[in-house]
Amino acid sequence: MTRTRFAPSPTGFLHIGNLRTAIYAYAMAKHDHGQFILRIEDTDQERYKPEGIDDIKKNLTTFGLKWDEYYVQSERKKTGFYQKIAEKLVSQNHAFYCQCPAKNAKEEGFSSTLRDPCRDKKLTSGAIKLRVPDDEKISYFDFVLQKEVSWDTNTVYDATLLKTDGFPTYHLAAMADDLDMKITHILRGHDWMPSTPVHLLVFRFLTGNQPQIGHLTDIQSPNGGKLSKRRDSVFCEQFINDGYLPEAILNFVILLGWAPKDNRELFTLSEFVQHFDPKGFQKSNPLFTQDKLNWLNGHYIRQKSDIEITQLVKTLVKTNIPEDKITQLLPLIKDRLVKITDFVPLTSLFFEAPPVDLALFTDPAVSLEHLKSGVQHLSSIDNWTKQGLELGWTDEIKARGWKVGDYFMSVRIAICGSRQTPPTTDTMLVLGKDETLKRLETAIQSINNSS
RNA sequence: GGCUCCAUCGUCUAGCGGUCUAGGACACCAGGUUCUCAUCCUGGUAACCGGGGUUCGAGUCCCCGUGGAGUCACCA
Repeated sequence: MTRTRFAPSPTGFLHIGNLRTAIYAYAMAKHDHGQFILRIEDTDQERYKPEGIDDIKKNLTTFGLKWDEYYVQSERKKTGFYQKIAEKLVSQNHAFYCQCPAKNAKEEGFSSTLRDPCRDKKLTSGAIKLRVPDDEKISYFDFVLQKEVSWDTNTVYDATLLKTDGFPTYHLAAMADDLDMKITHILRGHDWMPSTPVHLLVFRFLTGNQPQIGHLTDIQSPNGGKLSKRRDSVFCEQFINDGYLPEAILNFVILLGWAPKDNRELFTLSEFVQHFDPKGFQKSNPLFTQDKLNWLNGHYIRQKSDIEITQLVKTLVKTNIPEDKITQLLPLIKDRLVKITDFVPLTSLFFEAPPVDLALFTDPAVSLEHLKSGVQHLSSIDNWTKQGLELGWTDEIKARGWKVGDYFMSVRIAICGSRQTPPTTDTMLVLGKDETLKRLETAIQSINNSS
């Protein structure tokens, strides 16, 4: 039975890279009808952020990633679980106490020594560190890379397993938990690759059993290098608030580092679960460019009903527009929505008459004639419906020798204040007769005043 | 600098020795539909990092360069 876990640290908000790891781990487990476990790795007291856990749970939920089991490492620590394991390793001579002051990598530079000076001092208290054996080759098969990766233990340092504050480090906590929780596949970020030999040794000394391990690629900034929380948009919630649909974000992120044999691109979560194959993992780092996200978002928006989109607009946009009005407007702008939040700029013309911009008219004199004729045609109409509006209109236009496109462009600019709008007759229908005529008259006035 | 990973169109990728004059998607460009824009449809531009091998034959295997990435904490 496949059991995977998503094991984030609550040190900030869930970002797109975390989400992707979670999705892959989820799909891997569910593809085999196994379990997906959420484990909070809060063993770093200094970087702990209390709001982090809620953020993780909330986001996993909005993306439909349900966990079957839930653990918190700080809770497990209280039972002495990690402490006992660390002490047992010392008693077996696989680990040792150390009382050196904690190092700081940044200050140490590149020249930190691999073998700890305390390893043969036979101390009986302090931090506990792993006793790495000399002259061994240690290796594992990476199920993402689909190849064996190996190290010479002489290049591996005596990593700390238990800190002086009694908390385990990741090296101990995650491996002990993975074993204890019977995790079958460890899927984690590529940045863990260098400490894998440490973990391999921990597994060996603990039980000799070892889950399969796979290291995911890193999502990189469009400009190259690490995704920056300052420069790039990276947080899941931020995308949701910007008007991206969870299904679009999900689909986009799935494709960032994974592809099926047939190169299919559109996936819902359950479809992804069904088609998941670890051989589809990419080996090189993808760049986080959002073009395809935008396309996917538009695609998924267009698949939704107007009622569904109305609800999304309501929850995402602070607006007092009544629901039925939103629903009424949607058919006019649905094809133009890239993000749900685009609803606001696309519909503003329906609520407030845009200022007349004379510069938009290519030939104001001709447009003036168009508009006058428009007023004449429209004011006589009692049946303010699409059929009523359009009845005989184009014939009138053509009869006066005008191009239909030019004519409607004049009208469009007059009532919408833009050259890019929904179809003009549809717009007039929503606006109503009075408002439409009012805007036309205003535009006529403006042109007259300017000449 | 040591260790480790990676390398196909601008981007995401298919390809796992011959079917590759390298396929798809996004983006871009052009055309069509349309009263504009958008949607939609059709077409187009565009890539195997370099050099050596192995082989009858290499994008596909090996080696060396080069380039990119990660990491070197009592952080995860």
